[in-house]
Amino acid sequence: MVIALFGPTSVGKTGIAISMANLLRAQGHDPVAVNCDSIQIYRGLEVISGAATREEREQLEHRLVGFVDPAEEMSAGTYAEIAHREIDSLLQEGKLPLVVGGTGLWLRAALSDLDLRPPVDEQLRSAVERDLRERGAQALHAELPGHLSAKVHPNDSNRIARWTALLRNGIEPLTDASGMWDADLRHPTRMIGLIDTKEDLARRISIRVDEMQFAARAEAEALDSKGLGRTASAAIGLEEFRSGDQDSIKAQHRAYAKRQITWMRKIPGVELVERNGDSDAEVAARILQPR
RNA sequence: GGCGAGGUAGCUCAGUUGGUAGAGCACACGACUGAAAAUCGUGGUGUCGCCGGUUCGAUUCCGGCCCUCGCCA
Repeated sequence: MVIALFGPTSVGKTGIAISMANLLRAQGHDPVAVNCDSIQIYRGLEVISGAATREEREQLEHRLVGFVDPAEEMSAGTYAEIAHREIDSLLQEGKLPLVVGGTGLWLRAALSDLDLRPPVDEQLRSAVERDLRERGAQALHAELPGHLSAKVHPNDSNRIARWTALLRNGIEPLTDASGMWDADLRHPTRMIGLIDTKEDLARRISIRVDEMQFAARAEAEALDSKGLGRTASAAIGLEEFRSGDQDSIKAQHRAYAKRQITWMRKIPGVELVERNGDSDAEVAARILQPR
């Protein structure tokens, strides 16, 4: 049995997971959190990404947090392998994995066997990126074979780049994402989706960004931005915490939260749980009460 | 007080040689298969500072007023 805890940024996933862990222990379980957030994996980005703090980790062991050098690149595929190993070994030890995080694709990657295409050769990929910069997404889009170009928007630069790189590597891209939304998971899983009202979530985001601003700024300044890999450098706020543009960070988090909510509503079998302004302990109790 | 610049979407601004307006961001909804805190799609934003004048018609031209910023006193 696996429990997955998903929801938009700032909704309180970590705190609720800790409260759930306390209740689960009382029931004789041995819960361990497994992170599925694509930024919290990086060392030195824990504050900016809102990863579980040392105190929080003392209350609940968290795996796959802050364990990757931010100069390294990570991918959903690599993460999936690591997460599968982690979850499988926890289950083998008789523990209860709590998969917690806000990256929808990575949650799916942790829990299912995604039919991912392989990574492409590094040099080939950077050649495609150069093409993209010099000639634009539309030019590359125009070069895709018809059955593919119809499946991706001419402005969708990332997808066009990936498909182009795959084709140049002799691999047919996967255009049908329906497998993402079926119910096939590797283990029996209780899927919890946390929701909050728009206003409360915006308030939580605002408070959280303000609270982290000084530590986050120090963290951003400590990172050698030139040494940041392309995946870690996608973290919201790296630039803005330095310049002090809190409003921009909050707006980006609100937009991100919206994308997460859109994703969450589509997850098959998800049990949506409202915060309703309750404490972490109250929400945790509601999730775990006998049904 | 004088001179100058400006007041247009929630914000920053573009524009209309006179026919009641448009970008980015924000906001709402959605897509998503090895970059996913990424990338992308769709949508509406509105007394065009106020009051008059000219005109078939003024956000646009003219006059007055109010406000903001800068320089000078």
